[in-house]
Amino acid sequence: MHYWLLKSEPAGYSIDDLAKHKKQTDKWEGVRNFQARNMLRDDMHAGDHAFFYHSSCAEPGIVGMVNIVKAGYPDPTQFDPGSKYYDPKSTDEKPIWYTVDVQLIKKFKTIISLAAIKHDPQLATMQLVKRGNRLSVMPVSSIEWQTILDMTS
DNA sequence: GCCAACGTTGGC
DNA sequence: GCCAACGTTGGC
Repeated sequence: MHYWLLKSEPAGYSIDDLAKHKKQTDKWEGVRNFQARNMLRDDMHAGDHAFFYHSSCAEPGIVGMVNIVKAGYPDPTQFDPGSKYYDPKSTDEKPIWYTVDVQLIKKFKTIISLAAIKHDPQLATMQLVKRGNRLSVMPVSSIEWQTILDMTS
């Protein structure tokens, strides 16, 4: 089992949007960065868990956790000319972008803020707090995962 | 392959 | 709105 962190801007798609979705399950669509794509396509497996992170908002931080219920498959939005994620270079034979299906496990009662994560020396190893990081998908170690879970109680 | 220009991300 | 740190694009 591997652990991940998935970023989303809550103004566009928040944990509450996922919670309202049927079976609290939805595609994690729209990732258009090759490094993040490679992780979605190659490294994320059904049964892996991920933190749901809110970025570009008043209080950035981890707001809950999800289960990866379906491993990487071609992101349908790349084929949809009406989608803002449409990519004319992509074909059925050679899709460029991938998505996974996630199901909400839990929304945390309180946010684990980015400030709190930065404040904890045990979490200094997280890619999230490393200089220059901008990926919307990143791995989380099992120690980091447990440390953050301990902060939710 | 190099590199400048430009676009994006995301915290502050 | 600012700005650092990338990633992408395209001319050469």
